[in-house]
Amino acid sequence: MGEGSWFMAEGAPRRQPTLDEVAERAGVSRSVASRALNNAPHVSRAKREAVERAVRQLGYVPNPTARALATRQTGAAALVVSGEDPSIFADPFFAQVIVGASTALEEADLHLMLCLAASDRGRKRVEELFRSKGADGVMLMALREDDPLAGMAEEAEMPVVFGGRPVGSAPRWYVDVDNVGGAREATEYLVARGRTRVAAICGRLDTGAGRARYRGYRDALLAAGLDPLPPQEGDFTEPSGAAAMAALLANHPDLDGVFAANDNMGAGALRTLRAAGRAVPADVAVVGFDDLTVAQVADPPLTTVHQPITALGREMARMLVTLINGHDPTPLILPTRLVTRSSA
Amino acid sequence: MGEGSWFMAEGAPRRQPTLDEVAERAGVSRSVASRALNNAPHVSRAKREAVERAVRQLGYVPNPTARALATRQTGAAALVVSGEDPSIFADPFFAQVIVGASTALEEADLHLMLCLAASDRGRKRVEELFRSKGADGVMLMALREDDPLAGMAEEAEMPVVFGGRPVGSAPRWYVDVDNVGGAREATEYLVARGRTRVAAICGRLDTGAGRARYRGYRDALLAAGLDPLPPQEGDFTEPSGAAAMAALLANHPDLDGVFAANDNMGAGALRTLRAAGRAVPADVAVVGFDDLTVAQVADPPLTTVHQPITALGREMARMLVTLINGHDPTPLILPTRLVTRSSA
DNA sequence: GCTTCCAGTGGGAGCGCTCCCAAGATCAGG
DNA sequence: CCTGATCTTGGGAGCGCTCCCACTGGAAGC
Repeated sequence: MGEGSWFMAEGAPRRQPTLDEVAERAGVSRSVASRALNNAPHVSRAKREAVERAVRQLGYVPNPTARALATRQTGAAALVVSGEDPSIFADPFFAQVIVGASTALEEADLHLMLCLAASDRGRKRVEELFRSKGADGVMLMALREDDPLAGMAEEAEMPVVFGGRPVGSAPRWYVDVDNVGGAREATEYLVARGRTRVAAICGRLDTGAGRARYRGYRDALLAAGLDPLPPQEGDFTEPSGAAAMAALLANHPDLDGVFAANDNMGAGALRTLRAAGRAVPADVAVVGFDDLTVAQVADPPLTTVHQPITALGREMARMLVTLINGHDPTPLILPTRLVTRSSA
Repeated sequence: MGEGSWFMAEGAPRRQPTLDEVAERAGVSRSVASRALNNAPHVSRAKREAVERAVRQLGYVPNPTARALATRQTGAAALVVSGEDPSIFADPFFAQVIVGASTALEEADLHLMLCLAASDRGRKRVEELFRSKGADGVMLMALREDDPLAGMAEEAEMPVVFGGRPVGSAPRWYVDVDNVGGAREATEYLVARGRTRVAAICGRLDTGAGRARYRGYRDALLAAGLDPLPPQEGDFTEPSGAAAMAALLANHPDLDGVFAANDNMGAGALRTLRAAGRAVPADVAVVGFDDLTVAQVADPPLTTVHQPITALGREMARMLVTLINGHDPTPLILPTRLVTRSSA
């Protein structure tokens, strides 16, 4: 039970000092104090110092909410991750994006709000965020085809940066990874190693990344004069990769190469292959995508397409900051790079 | 280049409607409109409906900043993750905590602010957050011994909930996992399987979890009349686990069991063991902690101590909400449970 | 019939800050 | 010594909302 309010304050209820009190103590007007604080011009050296002294003595900290109301800037940027259930966020991919975004926002002195738009409730809150301008800008990730978030972003009179390009919409500002190129390179590598019956475990084809990676795989095989197999769809998780591999093995027992659209599914494929007694890479070569920890830990370590995930987050945040500052940045596509380990 | 300001608005510069405009349109006073909006009592049915109609017609959305200023509540809770470099956050553990916290905060209609207090800059911002009451409450995680954040939390006149108990301080409100019990159970299991020379790859001993898990290991061995080995310290990452395992193998070539303080290190140990030609579990049995994806994917799949990570996040958030509402919740310790796979 | 009560209402004073603007101070040039 | 330009200064009007309070009128109680 609460014995009182917050929380049995020992001393006086001690309200935070306000700018007025600072001004009074420094013997200046509130305007001058404000200018001194934001080190704006038109403040004499003497008064500036007086204000600084008063701030120190009073332990004054500006109230961000009041500032936000007056400036009409919240001082926060939101990162919203779409997805029909929150577990999508468990993918370590997002953690790395966050690290990058967080660092960049820190430089611009913006806070990071994280919104998982998984439930209906979550989506509703994101809509409210957009409509009420509850943040200075928004970064949008993991949108699926016909994702309602796309429409909200469209209508919102607010800076919005996309992470990846969702299928079915062409955002004006985005940063993406060269998914097609990466997948193509991975597949070409498989072909170069003499594989001729190469299958794909692709991610959800209603995501931009899923589709682009499948296209890269397909392009590479066609260019090499080989027949692409129909895509075996997973959902980017390890179990789905294992299941897809099992299906593939059943339908195409003679395959000798697999391109998995991410490392989780690649690891799942490895597990199934191991259980099926197929040697990797001797019988079947496997390449993944992402280069997360799981690729290094897998047995055998997974050859994979490295993508600069932290940079993705950082560049999204930087682009957003540019936008917030009223400029018009150009979209960005980050390069990928094949990392060869022992699975192919 | 910015052609104008935000962003070449097609129509009129269209300011957001305010509550006053809603009130005027509905033919009521601002007070009544406000009450209707927050469905407070003392509003006649007719006026309430008039307000709702006006809201709909105008597309009114309340301004959260203004509300925050008036109510002195920000409507946001912060999750602060300490650590000397941001990569600590790449651990999928945190992603799951976030999922849990996010869901619980959503229920209370609070936003989630994420602060990685890795750099000095980051820590400074957290301090400012505390001092300026930039959030209604804070959840603190991954604190190390003598972590400056502990002091800030102490002084802050703000609800603070700890995730785990940092060594060297006894927070009043926390939710933790039964680390000692889990580690004890894991070690007992090893002993029950006939292992007599059991080593520990422990996490950083300046963290609460690292220390508690080592203690559980030690207790179990002592209780069984066996000698604990001196702790081989890692930093919760896969490579550190691999290195620790190598060191262990060099110093105690005859060991037959390993308790790793988390799955990442367990996976690293597995890798080293495999490279050294030791069969798992035949020669050396390995148990991990966490039950993350990596435990399932590892080869062989890792026997590990499951901890309810999402629940941890959720309970932290709930406890924080309770605190914000002026009540005094009791600390919580969540149970763990051994999950046996094939590594032990 | 007269208090008493209370649902319903609107006025107005904040919340703590920014920023425009008018007015005073300072200083140079003529 | 005066004019005008430049630097300083503080007053005051917001930003958009909540909430206290004083006021009304009709229902209830005696």
